[in-house]
Amino acid sequence: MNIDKDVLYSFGGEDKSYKKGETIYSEDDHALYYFQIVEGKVKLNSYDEDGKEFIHNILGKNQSFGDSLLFIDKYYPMNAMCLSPTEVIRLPKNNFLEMLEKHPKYSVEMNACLSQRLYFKSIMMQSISSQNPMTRLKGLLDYLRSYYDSDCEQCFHIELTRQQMANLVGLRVETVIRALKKMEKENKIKIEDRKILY
DNA sequence: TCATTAATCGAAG
DNA sequence: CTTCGATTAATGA
Repeated sequence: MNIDKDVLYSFGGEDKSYKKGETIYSEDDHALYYFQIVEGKVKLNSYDEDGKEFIHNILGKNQSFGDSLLFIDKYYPMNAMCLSPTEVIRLPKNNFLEMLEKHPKYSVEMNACLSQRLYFKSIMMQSISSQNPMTRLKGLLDYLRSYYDSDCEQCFHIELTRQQMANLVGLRVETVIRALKKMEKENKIKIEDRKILY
């Protein structure tokens, strides 16, 4: 979701900036705002009973988060933390809903945005249910490539650390490293200077 | 050069 | 597959 800044400001949007590693909101907090990233990266995560981190999604510039909970009265099911210094525009829930009423175009766009999230969840859920680590990673890679629509073969740069990839598919870093090496041998991906090309 | 963070590796469970 | 321990590479103060 990417709403025009002027529209956000006219409905009471305010600038907020966070440092790297800072938490924007935590699990169980009440969902009270719509957040749109102006600069930086944010991860949505949670921890299992053993303290192992699971990353639900990583968002960047011009993407929004926290919005899927504004339509229902629930608490956040995960945390939002900054992976880099981040600037966001924050809009209170009621102002956001009011904005949608006055700008039907964004209301429709919001549907597309939520669909995109659902699609991502479905893809990830299916690949994660696989026992094979390469299949899990392939699901993530396929989604990323389709989302950022790269046309050429093996030239799409995956801008995630191996640790982040591991936390997105529910595996350990070492397992990801070994699986990626195997995929490289099978020519499914390319690795240059530790950078992953798919 | 020292410190920090990510990536790797090998061995064992 | 995960866990542990140790090493190596890259980056920045």
